[in-house]
This record gives sequence, C-alpha cells and structure tokens, in this order.
Amino acid sequence: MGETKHRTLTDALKAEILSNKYAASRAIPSETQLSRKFRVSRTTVRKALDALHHEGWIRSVRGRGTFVTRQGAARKIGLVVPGVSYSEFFPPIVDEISRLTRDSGYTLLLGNAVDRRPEARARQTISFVRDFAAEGVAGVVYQPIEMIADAEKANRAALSVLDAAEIPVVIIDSDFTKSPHRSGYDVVGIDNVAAGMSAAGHLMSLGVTKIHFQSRPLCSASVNDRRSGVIAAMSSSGALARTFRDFKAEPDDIAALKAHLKRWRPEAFVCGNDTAAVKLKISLEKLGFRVPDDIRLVGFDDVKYAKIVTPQLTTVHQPCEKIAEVSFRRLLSRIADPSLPPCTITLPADLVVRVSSGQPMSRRKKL
Amino acid sequence: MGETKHRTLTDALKAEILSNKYAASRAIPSETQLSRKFRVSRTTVRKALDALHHEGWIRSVRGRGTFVTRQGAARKIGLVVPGVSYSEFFPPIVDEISRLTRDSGYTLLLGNAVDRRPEARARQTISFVRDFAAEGVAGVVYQPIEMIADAEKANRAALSVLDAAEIPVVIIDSDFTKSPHRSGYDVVGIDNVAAGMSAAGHLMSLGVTKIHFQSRPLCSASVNDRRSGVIAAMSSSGALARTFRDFKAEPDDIAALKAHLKRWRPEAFVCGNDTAAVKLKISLEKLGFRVPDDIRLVGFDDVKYAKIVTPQLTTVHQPCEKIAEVSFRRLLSRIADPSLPPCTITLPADLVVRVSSGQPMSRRKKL
DNA sequence: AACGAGCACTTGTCACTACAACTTTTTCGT
DNA sequence: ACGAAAAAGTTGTAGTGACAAGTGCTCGTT
Repeated sequence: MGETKHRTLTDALKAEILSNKYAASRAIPSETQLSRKFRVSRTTVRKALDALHHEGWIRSVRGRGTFVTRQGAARKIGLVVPGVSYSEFFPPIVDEISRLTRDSGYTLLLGNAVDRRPEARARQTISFVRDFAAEGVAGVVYQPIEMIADAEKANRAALSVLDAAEIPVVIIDSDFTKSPHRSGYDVVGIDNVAAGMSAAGHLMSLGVTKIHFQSRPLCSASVNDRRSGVIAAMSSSGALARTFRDFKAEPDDIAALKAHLKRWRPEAFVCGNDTAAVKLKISLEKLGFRVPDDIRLVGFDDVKYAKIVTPQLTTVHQPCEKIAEVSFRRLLSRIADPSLPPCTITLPADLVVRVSSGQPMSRRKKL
Repeated sequence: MGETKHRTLTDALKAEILSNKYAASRAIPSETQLSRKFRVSRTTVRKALDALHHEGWIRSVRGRGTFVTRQGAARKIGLVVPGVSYSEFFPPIVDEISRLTRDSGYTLLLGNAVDRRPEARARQTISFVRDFAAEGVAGVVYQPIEMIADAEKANRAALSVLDAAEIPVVIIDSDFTKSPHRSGYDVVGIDNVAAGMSAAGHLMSLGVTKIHFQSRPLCSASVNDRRSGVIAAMSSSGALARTFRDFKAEPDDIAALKAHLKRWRPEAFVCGNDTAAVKLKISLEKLGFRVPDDIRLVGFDDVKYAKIVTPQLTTVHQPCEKIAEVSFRRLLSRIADPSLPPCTITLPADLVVRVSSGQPMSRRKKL
C-alpha cells in the first residue's frame, strides 16, 4: 500500500495547518482548488479531508467552506513542571509525554521553571502559562507549584490564565488544594492516602507501634494525604492511634530531631518523600541512631537512589510513566470534549519493602 | 440532509450485525453484492462500510472480504447491581447507563439480584455473570456484593468468570477490597476519604469535638474509607483525634446505642450512609435525644428523602448520573484498548449542609 | 435606498468506470 | 494426478460527471 495520493495529501494539509498557514476564521482552499493545486481528483481531496475531519483537525460547512478547528490550529500541548532537575519524579514524565505528543502529531512546549528559589519558580510558571496561552496550545499538563507560602493562590493565578483562554488542563501528581477540597481540574496521580496506609500498615505488621510522620513545614497536598493515610491505618487498629506523632521539621534540622527523639522515642518514621527520608537517615546517624536497628524509616516515590543508599529504602513506588500516559490521554479526551466532568484518576502505588523498615519485632528481640 | 442512502445502509447493516446474521468467521456480503441488494452504487456501499469500520464494527481484508469484529458482534454491555430497589443509589445509575448504551448502539443486559437475603444475592450475581459471559458481552459495569461475611471472596469468584472470558470490567461505587488494597479493576466513584473529611470538617467548624462514627458490623469498603476520612480530618487538628470513637452497631440496636451514649457522651454521629442516619435518628428519639439539639447527625449519599425527613439531613451528595456516565465511558475506552492501566476515577462529592448538623456551638450556648 | 432574484461558489450525495493489489477457486497442461 | 497458470472474486485507490443543498455576493428593479 505505502504512500497513496490521499494519504500524502492528508499529511501535506496537516503540515500546512501546523505551520499556521490558515487562519481559524478564514476557510482553507476549496475542494476544487485543492484538486487543481495538488493535481488530483476531487474524490481524492474529499477522502483526505474526511480523514482530517475524523481526527478533529477541520470542520466543514456546506455552502461556506472548510475551516481549521481550534484543536487543529493549536496542535500543541504545554507541559508545566517546576524544576525537572529538582526531583526524580519528573524526568520520566517529561520523557513519556514527549513520546506521546509526538506519536499523536502534537508539538510539546515545555515550561520548566529552574530557579533555585521557589518564589522565583512561581513567577516563572506564570510567565510560561501566559506564553502557552498566547501560542494557543490545545491543552496543558500542569504540575502544581509547591514549597512556597501561598501555593494555592499562586497556582490559581497561573491556571486562571488558561481558564480565560478556555484551555483544558490536567494536573499531575496531586491537586494543589488541601483535602477534601478540589480545584475543579482533572487530577492524575497515585492515591496518596492509600499509599500512606500501605506504609504504616507494613510497619504495623512488623509489630511497630510508635510510628511518627516527618514532613517539612511547607509541604504539598500529596504529603498531607500520605499523613492522613498513616493515621487512618493506625487508627484502624484501635489503641495504636494514640502513639502517632507529627515531626514537622526539615529532615536536616538536627536540633529539632534530637528534641523530638528524646521526648517521644519513636520506633519508626514515615517520611513525606524519599529525599527527606535519606536526609533524615543522615541526621539520625549523626545523633548515633542506626537505621533500621534503632529507628525504622519508610519513604515515598521510589526514586532511583532508594535502592542504592545504605540501608536500602523501603518506599512506595510512584508509577511515573503510567501517570504521564494516563494524564496525556485524559487531556486528549478533555480537548475532544471539554464538557467532561472533572475527576481525579488515581493509579496503584505498590509498597516496595527493602531494608530500612527492618525485621519483625519478635525476631529482632531474639537476636 | 436527513436520511441519506449511505446512512440508511449503515443502520441496516448495524441491525443485521446485531441480530447475529453474520458469523464472525465468515465474511459479510461483498461490496458488489451489497450494492445490488440495496440497489445503490458501490461508492455508497463503501461510504457506509467506512463508517462502520470507523466505529469498530467491521474490519476488511483486501482480497478476502469484510468481517464482523469481536466488538461488533458482541455489542452488548452487562450491568450487575445487587438489588436496584434496596438503595436509592442505583435507579439513577441504571437509568443513565441505559440511556448511554442505547445512544452508543449497545444493548444493555441487566443483572439485578433481588433476593432479600444477601447470601442469595451473591449466588444470583454469579449466575448473572455466567450468563453475560455466555452471551459474549463486550464489557460489564459491576457493583460489588456487600453485607455478607466474605464479600471479597464472592466478588472475586464472580469477576474471575469475566476475567477468564477476557471481558473488561468497570466497578462502580467503590472497590470491594479494603483500603489500601486494590482489586486490579477500574473503579469509578467518589473519594470516600475526602467525603468523610468534609463531613467531619463541617462539624468541627461548628465547634463540635466529640464526633463518633456509626457503621454496621458488615460494612463496605466505601464506609471504611469514609471513616478514615473522619479520623484524618479530626487528627489534623491535633488533640481532637482523641475524642473519636466508633459506634459499630446496627442503627436500630437501641440497647447498644444506649450503652454507647452513656459511656462516651458523643456530640455528633457521622453515619455510614443516609439510611443508617435516618434509622439512628429514630433510635435516638426513642431514647429521648433530639436531633440536632442533643446529638448532631451527618450522613452520606444524599438520598431523596434526606431533605424530606425532619430534621433535614446534612449529608454528602453522591453524583450518581456522573458516576454512571464516567464509568460507561471508561468501559468503552477499555473495550477499545484492554491494555490500559487499571485506575480509580473519583468524582467530587459535595457536602450538603441542612439541619441535622445543627448550629455553631457558641450561638447555641447563647440561646 | 431597500429588496429580491439570480448567479457564483461551496460542500454533500450518488452513480459509473477503471485499474491495482490481493486471495481463492478453477482450469489446463504436463 | 498434480502443479502451475489463469480466472474470478475481493477490497483499495483514483478519476469523471452530475445534481442537491446551502451561502454570500451582485446587480437590477422597485
């Protein structure tokens, strides 16, 4: 089969549309004009146009002409991430979304805020979003701004620009509003509450009772949900609920850690994420505590170095590629039908048991 | 435009395919035969076949002929619900899914287990599922069996029949496994943890501290998640977590209720669902407690009579139509691409504040 | 100046023809 | 009797021609 006339014509027209040759308000050349220009019959032209119509690039009106649709004109997708290099969560997501956009005939615009200071990243994010709206992207995959004082306000400000231009948005990782509130956008990520329950449930099954949760002062909604999951798991076994404590501090704040350990004597820390868990391990060792013999640790995300550090980190795996795939598909669906009800899509997050969570209590006592 | 020749031919062929006129292994009549039979040109026949091909009913092989696809042959959807009449949750879902299946050219097979005894409903469900598999349905929307001792095992048994036949399944309402575990199927429902947080958060904002959670001894995973949400919300304001108590009993178990009230003196009950809340209200009144003056109540689901009973019930609204719509769309997606990763889709569930949750504490004390 | 008829142009539908690419069946030569 | 070639059938591609249905503009009449 290979290259047929109508197929080459389809591709040629796609390329012309992508290069903004045709304004959205004006009609593209008529079927007879196209048949003359490309030296094919009108039948062939119609077959090519049918294909484009089916893929949502154009729409035709009898008597008036054929027009490029909004989606067709702006076959670009924006991806907003606050600093690819600052987390191991994003590189695979960027890779996967790049692949998917290319496969679907879209162009990817990457807005990667790279400033070290979170406030500057917030400002950068807003300027990216403005650019995307000006470029007329068909949709945006958005990772919320975190680690600043009024994160929700900053995210609202950025997304209101896209709302004004009626550009669909899918949020990845987790919503920027604190549970149980919702932002009203689609969200794709893992079930952080369930992840927290898995982490705590594992420790409890080992016989651990005094489980504390470490999180940084300005933490994201996902970390809050993980904390909720830990509490929910512990309270499901009655009395255990009373042994929960928060350790809300930077993981390398040695003084705060020392005071916390002395006062509450935790048996295990569940940390907001793997990065914090590794830092906390270093802090604990500085204070003379060994992991997992004296204090057990569990993290979240399953970053690359989680199985390289000593001891290997027990953590909850974050399926980045699948999150990217699902969020992109969802964005395409929403571009096709903006009236879809906003929903949260969560993917399974499996606990990966390694060394840092330790052995069962009874066995340890025997040694 | 109206009825064109190719459109009537498309519909005629669809009807013929639906009536099992053509075996999947044999080719349907050739284009020239169809053009003679329907007295139209081959151009028109091809246009009709193109449409059917695009909708996934048929596939053609050059030189051999045109064949009905698996999906085309089995354009039936199964809907399994354990007793439409026993809950206000299901009638709107059945209505909506009936409408959507019709609109999409599918036939709906309804498996409605109607026995009063839950164990009998479980057996009925399995026989429905067998019938569906024998009929060769393209997919099943499944509401898990509840209220029996080993519900998870029963659900697994029913769904394994569909797995063996490689029939896609979407579960509505909530998974049949206890959090944080997942069954591995798609799930469409509300975020029950967030709903529980909303309910408790509302009571806390009124100044209530002693919030208890009522649930029946054999409750579903969704009720467990709601309970987790209540606990999570209460523990986020520190000391409050210690005032939580479970009241795990039938809502019309007066003796148990009396003992619970005397021992713990709750200020409010969050109930597993609206039905239980209304029953609990009656029990409370029998014991001389008024709602909301002595005890506040919050339910879940926002059933029809929630705003008819006295006092009107504060509850969390369950968006049944949207759940039906989203689950059906998801099933179609999964039929089209069975390799999609299984995910949980949750929709927003808004708190509806009415009378049963009472006034703010301070104002009440003034009166 | 306002209005309407007509004209030029658009897309949508339909028919017929021709051939290419491929598969299955039949026929014919060995 | 067997195998290869031919024939007959299938879908896929491409062209031509015709008319229907709808839009927008022009020109001429009132």
